[in-house]
Amino acid sequence: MKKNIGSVTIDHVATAAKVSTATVSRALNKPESVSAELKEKIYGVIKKLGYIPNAGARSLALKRSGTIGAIVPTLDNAIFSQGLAEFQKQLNQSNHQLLVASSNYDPEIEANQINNLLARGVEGIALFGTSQQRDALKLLKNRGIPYIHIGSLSTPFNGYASGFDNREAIKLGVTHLLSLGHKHFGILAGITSHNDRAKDRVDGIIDALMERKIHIKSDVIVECPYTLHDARLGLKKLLLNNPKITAIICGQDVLAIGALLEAQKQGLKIPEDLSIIGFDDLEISHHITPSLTTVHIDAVGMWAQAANHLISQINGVSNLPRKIKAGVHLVIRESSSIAASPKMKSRK
Amino acid sequence: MKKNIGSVTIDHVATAAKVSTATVSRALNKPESVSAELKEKIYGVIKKLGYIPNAGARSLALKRSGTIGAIVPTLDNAIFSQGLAEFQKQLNQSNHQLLVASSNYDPEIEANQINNLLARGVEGIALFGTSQQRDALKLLKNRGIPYIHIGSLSTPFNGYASGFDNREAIKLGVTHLLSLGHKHFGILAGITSHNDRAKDRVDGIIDALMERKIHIKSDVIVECPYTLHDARLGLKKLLLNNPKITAIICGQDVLAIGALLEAQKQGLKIPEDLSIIGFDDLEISHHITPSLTTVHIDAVGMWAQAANHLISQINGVSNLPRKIKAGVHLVIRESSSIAASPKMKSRK
DNA sequence: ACAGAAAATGTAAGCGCTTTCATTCTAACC
DNA sequence: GGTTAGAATGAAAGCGCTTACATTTTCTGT
Repeated sequence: MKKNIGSVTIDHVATAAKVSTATVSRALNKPESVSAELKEKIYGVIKKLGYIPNAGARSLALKRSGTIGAIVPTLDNAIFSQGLAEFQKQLNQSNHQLLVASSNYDPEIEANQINNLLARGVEGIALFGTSQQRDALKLLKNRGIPYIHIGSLSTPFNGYASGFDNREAIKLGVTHLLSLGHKHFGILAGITSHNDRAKDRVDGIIDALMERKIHIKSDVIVECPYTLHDARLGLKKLLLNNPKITAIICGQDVLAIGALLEAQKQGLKIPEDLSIIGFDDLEISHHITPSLTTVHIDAVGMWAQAANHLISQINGVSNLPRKIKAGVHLVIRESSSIAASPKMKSRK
Repeated sequence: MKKNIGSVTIDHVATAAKVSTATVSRALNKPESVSAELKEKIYGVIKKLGYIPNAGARSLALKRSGTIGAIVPTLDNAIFSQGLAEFQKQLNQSNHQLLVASSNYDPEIEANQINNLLARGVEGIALFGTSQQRDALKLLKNRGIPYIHIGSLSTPFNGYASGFDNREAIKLGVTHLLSLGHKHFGILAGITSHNDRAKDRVDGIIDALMERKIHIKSDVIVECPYTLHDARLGLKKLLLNNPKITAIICGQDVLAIGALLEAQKQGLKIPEDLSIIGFDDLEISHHITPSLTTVHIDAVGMWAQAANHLISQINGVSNLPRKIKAGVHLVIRESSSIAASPKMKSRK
């Protein structure tokens, strides 16, 4: 019963059904051009033999693979995994397959992954952010492979993008904090090197603060990886060096949650002693106590739009929009409130 | 400058370097068999032309793809995304590429994805759990494609597995609760249909309880999807119908966190009023307040072992172990304590 | 300097599929 | 009934790659 690996080919099917391979191929890809009886016989044989067409051979002959690639920094963050799920859903609706790759925030790896996807014959690529290597992007351009940036709008080479302006988006949160009377801020940012979103958010924060003439010293900005553990370390450092801080602005919800948990651990009351705001609006941000004030991003819409745009590109639709703006709005919840007056604060 | 899609082939390289395609191929795959000067020239041309070998054609000729597939229920749960990251890391070390697919807990979709991966020529497949369709598994067997189950040990067809006994594992938690004097339990389980792990855990709980002569009514078991939202709903229902409950056993940490958050929202003190235990030990379980007592699974090791086992299978290593047990142990943290005596409890 | 072995390179077939073109069959028309 | 348009099928080339085998070049030892 054991067959040689991958043994059942279209030839076997053709032979068993006593037809030519052309007819088998047609029965599969253009059923209306094959007589009913033959089709039935062929389908029967296929089922019996367990024939699965070889995708590689197919795309070789077709010069199309029906496959689209996506490269995200990591799978290990709900914001990406959820986005990918939506992306895949959209692609499936137009009969495309998704190939996922992750870059671990490393442009070098990302460039490799682009090559990889290209080698696999993807017809289009979704790239998270805009920090990829220029060469890699140029490669795509030269090959005429459609691609789209996701999550940012400031694209190199005037590329397409489905995203939002991270600088403006985070200002929503900062403005909110300012209007609550906060003057002393701590910033918990993601690692900004090779990460345009993280960088833009920090810039946006500084910008918004500048507009109100609030200058910040570099030691109120701490960068850390997107983990709870690092976020807690970050907050500790922030608070230790800058006791006057009344509000923490975080570059991502994971950081905000970590900060919140650590602050509570230290006996601080949120938001009475310390206001904390996040970015992205993960599921848990809504549920945690106190619930997190954060900037909500319509990630689902963003990925869905990206998928459709990519497919349109592949189909050669012209006059496609350069930038697609995703919905962004501030969600005010419980983790932010009026700035505590210094005397009221009871910090160890 | 724009070239036809995917235009640069080995022929172009060969022509430009004035050698045969065979030499180009060798320069790439068996460099020691090509003279230094030719190699240099060829690499130069490759770089200049931006040649990327077509993976489909390659695996067609080679009858090997260097690719391994993995199917997980969903990307949207840290336990899977982290596992995959580790899996990929291991595969890369032996020069294999990972193809990820998700089934959304649907055996039908899973079977499709298996076909899909097969069509792409994967040389091995990692399957999460053991609830896949028998036919799909039989297909793999017949084709001689190596595969391994992950996360469970009770495999159909005597297949290979890297995992642990979910029934036994969760008993660790139940026993702990029993030893604390708890008598009235609520169970927050995952959806058990098509999910052997969820089912096994429920069975394990019931088992452990039976051993102590504690019989449970069906309405202390609530099944819900692995989201915080559903977990909270679930806990509400549990508490409403069964006011005497002093401990909640959850099938996964996400459920436990949701339950914890909801209980706190209702004014319950954890663990004084209610003990809660989880399963899997996610990062946040350690950080949340109170930190979560849970069953820790060595997911990293489990996936790493699976990767290596799969590669060994592919390499034809014989006498491979049938089951690889992953490390499992109870982590007692703050969310569990002595059962409150009824009178002390102050529930609305 | 030369035979023979070893190393380097080329030729061409074949991997599994699709599709153009040619061929055969069917049915419709006058 | 004889043509012929149209439908159904088949033969074979070609997609980009690897590799067995054939051929050429280079090196050894004497």
